[in-house]
Amino acid sequence: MFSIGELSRRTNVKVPTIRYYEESGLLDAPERTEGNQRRYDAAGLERLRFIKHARDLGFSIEAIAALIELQGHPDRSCAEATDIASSQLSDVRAKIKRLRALEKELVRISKGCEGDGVSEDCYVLASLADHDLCEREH
Amino acid sequence: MFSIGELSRRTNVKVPTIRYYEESGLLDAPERTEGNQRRYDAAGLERLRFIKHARDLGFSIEAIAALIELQGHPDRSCAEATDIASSQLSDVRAKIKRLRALEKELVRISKGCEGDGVSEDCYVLASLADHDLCEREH
DNA sequence: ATACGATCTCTAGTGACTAGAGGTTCAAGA
DNA sequence: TCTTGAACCTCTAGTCACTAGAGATCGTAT
Repeated sequence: MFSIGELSRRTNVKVPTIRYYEESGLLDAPERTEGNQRRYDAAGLERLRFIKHARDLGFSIEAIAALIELQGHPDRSCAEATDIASSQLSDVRAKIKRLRALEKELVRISKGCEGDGVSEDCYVLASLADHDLCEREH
Repeated sequence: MFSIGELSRRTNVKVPTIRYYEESGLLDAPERTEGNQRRYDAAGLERLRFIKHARDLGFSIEAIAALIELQGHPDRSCAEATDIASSQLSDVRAKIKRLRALEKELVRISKGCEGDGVSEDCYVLASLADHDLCEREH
């Protein structure tokens, strides 16, 4: 049995975040000492590691809740889990695509200006002011 | 002179968002009719287009405020503008890098499971539970 | 017994909006 | 001129996933 601080150290999840996960229903409310402090066991640690890993991969709290729900029913089909994972993958890919377009545009804008002139003639500012200077829609 | 709704239509920025920009100091408070409704002119339109364009490129409200500040002083060096743009570019590139790592990991996890089994044997869930199954840290 | 770091709950703040309530104004048609 | 109804007004609260801080209590080492 260990304290919330110890759990935090072992998972690299901050203490208030752990409490937040409990409040959000991702973590079961753990046992308490007589003085009302949380005491966790191995199951709590494992669960939090699961959550941390999923969060690191960008899954939302809601998606993680669904995955945990599924974990609790080992007999249910895992199609839901693969659905959640592949929808997360699409999200990530869409974000990458969009960011690549932004990167291109930012490179173009930045290259137009040496930064040695005066704001009035700045290509960065001009580009932002005039959408027509863009190569394509974003 | 046109209403906030008209401004919204011309810029594809929603009405509450326009009011939010005004509150945040990005847009000057416009004239009002006797009945207290906002009336914009060409300058307001141009300003909002600038903001919209910068937001589309992912600049924060704060960064945009700095760019607008600079626009108002045509004699000042444009180095600050190029700094803001290049820092935005680094941000975007960092995000892309991270997302690519996530993409790779998600592909790996998803490929391990056909989605036709039962939750107990699901590789997606197993991967999330056990960090050691990951190829590298994220 | 005391000190002091860790823990507790609760409230509020972050960024960039979005939603809704409840009331007022504008402009077009009768 | 009157009426209708869409558009506008302000204000508060909600979103997501935390983070920060206040003020009080607890646990443990000395």
